[in-house]
Amino acid sequence: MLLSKSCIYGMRAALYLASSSNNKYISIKQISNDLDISPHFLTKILQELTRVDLLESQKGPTGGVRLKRAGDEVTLVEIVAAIDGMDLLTECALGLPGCGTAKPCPLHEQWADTRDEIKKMLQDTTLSDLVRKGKEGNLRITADGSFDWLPKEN
Amino acid sequence: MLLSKSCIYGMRAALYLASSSNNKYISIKQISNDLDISPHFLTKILQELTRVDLLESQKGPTGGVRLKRAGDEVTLVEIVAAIDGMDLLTECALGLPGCGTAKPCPLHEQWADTRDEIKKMLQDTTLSDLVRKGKEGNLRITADGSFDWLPKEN
DNA sequence: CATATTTAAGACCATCTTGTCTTAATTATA
DNA sequence: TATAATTAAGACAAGATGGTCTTAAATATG
Ligand code: FES
Ligand code: FES
Repeated sequence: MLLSKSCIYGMRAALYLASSSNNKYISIKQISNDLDISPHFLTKILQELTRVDLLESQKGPTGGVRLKRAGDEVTLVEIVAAIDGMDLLTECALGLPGCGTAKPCPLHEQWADTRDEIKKMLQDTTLSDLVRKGKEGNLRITADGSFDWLPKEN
Repeated sequence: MLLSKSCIYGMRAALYLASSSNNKYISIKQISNDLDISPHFLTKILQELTRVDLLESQKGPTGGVRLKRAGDEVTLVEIVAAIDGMDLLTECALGLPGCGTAKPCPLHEQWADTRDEIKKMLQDTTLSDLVRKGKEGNLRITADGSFDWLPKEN
């Protein structure tokens, strides 16, 4: 798998938050309900994103989480880096230590190119890009397509 | 991680076998020694490659494993498919079921492109390609670079 | 035929990821 | 201030992956 489940959940939650026009706090419970993700598990993941300042949180009633920066300034690679780390984008495809330094492996040339494509894709895509696309095409971020990109004004 | 450890080990062993000019049986013990991989674990992996007819094996003294087809006719994607399956090359980046069919996810466009790059790379690269490159550049397929692409004529 | 060597098969354990649960700390609101 | 709602923190369980070990089956060789 390219990305861990934690990372995928984190991305989907970030998209959810970026789709909220007014940047109010939204409870993790609501997110987990709407995206059909285990609430406790999602809490742990979003705590990590809060720790690295991608989100900010508030406790208590009316509390929740929200993006700390505008959605068009957050790229996917930041979420991947926060949760899965940069290993995918730096390591040897054959698992050998120190990709690129000194002797590379025979796959290095091909993999370095491919890896750059992945990296570029993650670096060039912002949350807002995906939200825009999602709203226009009514695309899904849940298994059953239940999430409908409603502007959340509550 | 892009590929599982099993898959990486299988690839490195396949490269090892493809580097042997005369296509004699080579014992898994020797491979595991030269590539510094746990012999029992490697045995299990190579059994899988034998099961799908990428390798053939013989028991007993002078036995071992060897490529069933010529190295220039075996592409990396076959090894990946045999060990990790095709999930990486068919599934949704956000983990949603049925990528591409019906409603895609917002990442689909970008991911489908990137995924095709990975697929193309794996499909276009043969074991012989990598062996040639490895021999020319004296590249490594072990952590410490101890494997030296000697023609094995024993 | 007896023996040693090798792969085949599968039980078993360790480690990592995923997911659940409990408790504590914080905070809006009546 | 008391209460309820919420995030924070971390223990714990379940499942997947990685890795070890034992036994069986096959086979070359003396
Ligand atoms: S050294 Fe193997 S991919 Fe760079
Ligand atoms: S539907 Fe998500 S990547 Fe294709």
